[in-house]
Formats: sequence, structure tokens, C-alpha cells
Amino acid sequence: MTKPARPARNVTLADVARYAGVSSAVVSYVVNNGPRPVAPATADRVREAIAVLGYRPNSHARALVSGRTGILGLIHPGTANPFFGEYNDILYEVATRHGIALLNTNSAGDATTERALIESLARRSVDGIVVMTSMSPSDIPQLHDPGIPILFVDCPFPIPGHRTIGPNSVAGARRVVEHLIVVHGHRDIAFIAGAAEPEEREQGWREALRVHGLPDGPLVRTNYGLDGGHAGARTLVSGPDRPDAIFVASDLQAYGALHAIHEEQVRIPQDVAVVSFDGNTESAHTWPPLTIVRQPLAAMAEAAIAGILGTGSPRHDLFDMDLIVRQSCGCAPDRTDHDQ
Amino acid sequence: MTKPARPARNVTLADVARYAGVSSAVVSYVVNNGPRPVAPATADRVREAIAVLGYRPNSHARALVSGRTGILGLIHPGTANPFFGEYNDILYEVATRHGIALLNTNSAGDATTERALIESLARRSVDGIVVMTSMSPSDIPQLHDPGIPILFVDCPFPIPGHRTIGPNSVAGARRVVEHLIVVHGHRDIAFIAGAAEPEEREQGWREALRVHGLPDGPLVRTNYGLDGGHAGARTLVSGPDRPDAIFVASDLQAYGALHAIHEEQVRIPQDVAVVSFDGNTESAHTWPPLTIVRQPLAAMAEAAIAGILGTGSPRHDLFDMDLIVRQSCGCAPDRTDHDQ
DNA sequence: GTGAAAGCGCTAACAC
DNA sequence: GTGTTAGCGCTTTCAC
Repeated sequence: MTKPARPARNVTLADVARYAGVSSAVVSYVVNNGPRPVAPATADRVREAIAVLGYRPNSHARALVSGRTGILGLIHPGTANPFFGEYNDILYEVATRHGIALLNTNSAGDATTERALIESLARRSVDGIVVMTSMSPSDIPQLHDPGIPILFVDCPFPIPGHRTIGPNSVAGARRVVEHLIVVHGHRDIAFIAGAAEPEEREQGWREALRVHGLPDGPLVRTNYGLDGGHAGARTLVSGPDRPDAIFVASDLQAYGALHAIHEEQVRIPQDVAVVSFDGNTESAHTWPPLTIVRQPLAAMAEAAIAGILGTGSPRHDLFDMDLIVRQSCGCAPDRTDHDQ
Repeated sequence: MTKPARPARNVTLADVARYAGVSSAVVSYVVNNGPRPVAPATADRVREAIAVLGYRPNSHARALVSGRTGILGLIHPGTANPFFGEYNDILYEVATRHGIALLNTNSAGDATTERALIESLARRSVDGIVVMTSMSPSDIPQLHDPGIPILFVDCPFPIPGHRTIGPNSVAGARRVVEHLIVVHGHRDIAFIAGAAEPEEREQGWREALRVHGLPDGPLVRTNYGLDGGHAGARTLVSGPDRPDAIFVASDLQAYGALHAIHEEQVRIPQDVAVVSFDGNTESAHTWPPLTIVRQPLAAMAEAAIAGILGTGSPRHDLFDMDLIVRQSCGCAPDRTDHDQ
């Protein structure tokens, strides 16, 4: 990556100062609107010099002096998963509103990679790190202090010494499963789980069943991808005792599940109802449109950025999820529901 | 993992030097493996000092001296769109392999925002910018030289003075439409277009029709989102003269289109075949699974990173797309096709 | 093989 | 209201 061909030397503050006939301090004051006042006429001259010379402050020099970079590290498990893609967009929007930029990295959902990324991001001297974590409680002990603030989002459990944010998964899962029970009268409700542990969604599913006096339904543990959902649903639906309904642990898995169920020529929701967890935009456009519990991404992103920028006192915050009823559970179609 | 009261001042090279009883130059040589040799014993002492003190080089000081940051700016239209989400992941993978980090920004598909982002990224002193561009040829004149290398990906047209990379959309579109004509004998093939201009996909569609002596089919111009595809397909399918088949300009629109067609109780592919353009992972799991032409993301990402890191001589490269046949066109199911 | 020292471009005391 | 200047932490030339 040899790239010398650029202007021999970049335009610096000193150049601007010379051109405007002022000191470099004044140029700095103008550029930063402070911390000291500058006479309007002088400021104009400086601004003109900046324009003429095409001056652009060197953010590294600035960071070196001020100690802050205006850049936050972000670790996600891959934006190919639309859930994290949407989360990423919202986090970006909030961060931008705060004038801060995001250095994106991809953990591929692996806790070890995630830890390495935290280290590497710290080395890049970011101001802090937001991680859509893939860690289990058992991974926590191996987490070293990177010397900069870290905040965990999409994190179901508290991490001592850190700010953590997540959806209230137990309540969310319970809510959508109870919809299946109470509104549609389903009694044999299966669960397609992800690989995570502990599994709050599983807990919510069990609670709903228990509270309504129902036995545990079948559980298939699989990966969080499309193919995981596909394989899981095929198993559940092709067997002799097909469940009345399936609660799927994530939208992505649900897309795969829908596919498998259609392949098996089983009707949704007549033969088997399907509901899922996350609430991607696309879940409104599957066939049939998915009934889901949605994570309040905007609120969580807001809290995350505020948290990492603020004092970040260790705390675990759970956000309530919204039930969005569409057709895959058996509810009547509503021509406008896909706009939600 | 309680935060062990952050050291008042960060550990610097000088601290390490002092601790190891050497000069700061030697520490630098050890840290960077050069440019001058260090005696093994000395190097070991230095490495120990680094470990003991928990020294972490300050990347900004380094960037200030070296003039390079190891960070590339990336502009995408939003990772909520899984196509760009996947593109983002692959670009990250390739960039990481080259030891460089990515500062992500979101243009929301708006050319004006995109230009502003280029400016703002340049101000952040990145080494270069990769743009998944949303510009039309008419936006080009307003593009100012940001003083750092820019490379445009997902760019259908050449931009004077810049390296541009894109899929061979005309050929790709033509290929999938010809599949509809040649293999399935469809004659009345509609097109759901995106808002882009010029529209190479439209051109490919027209070419396929023309070459086979078919009249132009109906065209619906809409936005690139799920709802655009939904509305477009509803229009096409609910009218009196429903086409035999629909070519949709992007996967995301196709998802919406599939939804609308199911809602209208029109069978796919028996009553209307659907094919689309991009090739997201999810397209293998829609119902029915989509026949698509796929963009060779890996190859394009490789070329993009190599291009921005290299000399970047202005050039326009088009990459051939792959036809992936699944069921939405009318081809027979294949139990393994969703693994593609 | 190692050390001294000159900056990289900027901010913010501090002096005037 | 403006100028002078001392660093921020690092790389690298140049002496030894």
C-alpha cells in the first residue's frame, strides 16, 4: 500500500496561519470555535485561507493531543444477518447524531474472535467499544480489561463491572408463546433453539407452557442461521407427531423453517403455526408474514451510545419487546400489517 | 472483571524504555520488528517490559508520524439491506486479511449524503474510501476530489479519474430472463425496476426479449425496498393481463413481490414465475426459493481492496454474474439447492 | 546494536 | 484578541 503520489506535503495549520497572517493558535480557535474568542474580521481571513488552501485538519494530530478520537469500535456477529444489519444501521444513526464514527468489526459470532477484536480495537485507540456480544457467561472470566470503556449490547446477562443492554427475552418469548396458547389454543408447541446458552427464549417458552398447564413441547437445538432453522423445522414437521405450533428463536431461523415447512407441503398456519423472535423488517414479507416479538432496536441503540459516551456505571438493562401479530400464527390477514 | 482503576497516564514508549533500561528507539524497533536490528537479549527485556507495563502503542501518534492510518472509510447504503450486509462482511474479511480496518458509514442510498460522507471521511484522515455508490452519472460532476483515493463498487458506469467496480448487470439480467424464455417458454415477461438510472437490468431484460423476438413486457418502476417490490408485484398480478413471469431488479424487491403474489393467491411458479437479481443468502429460503443471478461478491471485494490499496489507476471493471436456478422460475426442486 | 533528537500537526496554557 | 510555545507518543535519521 505505497501511496506517495499525493501532494508532497499536506496543508497544515501552520500553512493556513502563514497565509492568513495570524498565529497557529488563532487558526485553531477558528477551526474549533474556541476555546478563546477571535475577532470576526480575523476569523473571516482565516476561513478564507482555509478555503483557498483546501486545509483539512489532521484528525490524528488532534487525537494525539486531545486524547480522544471520536471513534467507537463496534463488534457485530456479521451484518449478513439482517438483524445485526439493522442494529448496525441504527447504532450508526445514533452515533452520527453524537458526532462520533464507528469502526466496524465482525466476530462471526465467535466468543474467542470477539475477545481478540476487543484487544485489537483497543490497540487502534478507539474511545470505547460497543459489542453485540456472542459470549456466554462462561466466557466472561477470560475477558481482559482493554483499558477503554466497553459496553455490551444484545447481552442477556449482566457482566460484573460492565454496562450491558439486552432485550427482555424471557418476557418476550413468553409473550409470543402465550399468544399461541391463549388466542389460538395451541397446546403442543415446539421450540427451535439457537446455540446460545443460557437460553432465555427457551425459558420464556417453558414458562408460558407451564403457566398454562401445558407439557413441554419438543425442542430442537440448532445454529442461528437459515440452514439451522431449515433443518430444525424439517425434523419437527416431517416426523410422526407434528406439533401444533413452533416458536423459533430468531427470524433468520424462522425464514429457514418456513422454507422447510413449505417443502414438506405442510400448511402454515393451518397445519402448523410459526412465530419467531427479533423482528427484522423482512419478517413482514415472508409467506405467510411472521408473527414476531420485536426487539426495540432504536431504544437500545440510544441507550448503548449514551451509555458508552457517559459515565457507563456498570448496570444491566433489559428492554421490553413488542408483539407484532401477523399471519403465521393464525391471525387474520390485515392488508397493512406489513408496513409495521 | 472490575476495572482496575485506569492508570492516570497511559503507558508510553518512553515508560517501556525506562523500565527496560534502553532508549525509546530500541523499543520502537522491537515493537515494529525494525527497521533496525536489536540484540535478542535486549529485545526480550523490552518485550517483558511491555508485558509488565501493559504497554499499547498509540495508533494516532503512529499515524501522525507515518502519515498512514491503516483505516479505510466505507460508505454503504445501509446494512439492513442484506445485500449490502453481505457485501460489508466480505469487504471486512478481505480488508482484515490486509491488516486494515474499516470505518463504516451509511449513505441511506442518497447521492448527496454520499458526497458529504466522502468529505467527512477524508476529514477523518482515512487512507482511502470504498463506496458502494448510489450516484447516477449526473451526480458525478459534483464530486470533489477529497485528496485521498476513492474507489466505487456496485457502480454500473465508469467515473473519469476513478477506479470503478460493478457486476455485469446487462449480461446478468439478460441471462436470467433468457432462462425464463428458453427453458420455460415464457413470452410475457414483466420487469419490476428499481429507481436507479441508468438501469442496466432493464437493458438486459429488453435485450433478452428482443433477441427472442418477444415484445416488451410491462414495466413497473418502484423503489429498491421490500415495499417497492410488494407494490410493484401487486400491480402486475392483480390486473387483468397478468404476465407469465416477472423479473425483479433486486432480491429485496423480490421478497416483497413474492409476498404480494401469495396474497393475491396467485401460484408461483405455475401462474407466474419470478426471478431476481443479486443473490442474497436468503433468496435460497424464500417460498418458493428464488432463481437469481448472483453478484460475485468475493471476487469484487478482493478487487476493491486490492484496487484501493494499490496504484488505483482509473479503470472500470465488470464482473460476470452466476445464474443460480432454483424453483421460482419453474425448475424442479432440488433438495440441496438451498445450500448454494 | 543502541541512543539522542528532530519532527509529524495540533491544542491549549500562558504571556502580552 | 492574538502570539509563543510546550508537549501529545511515536518513528527514524544520524551519530556513536
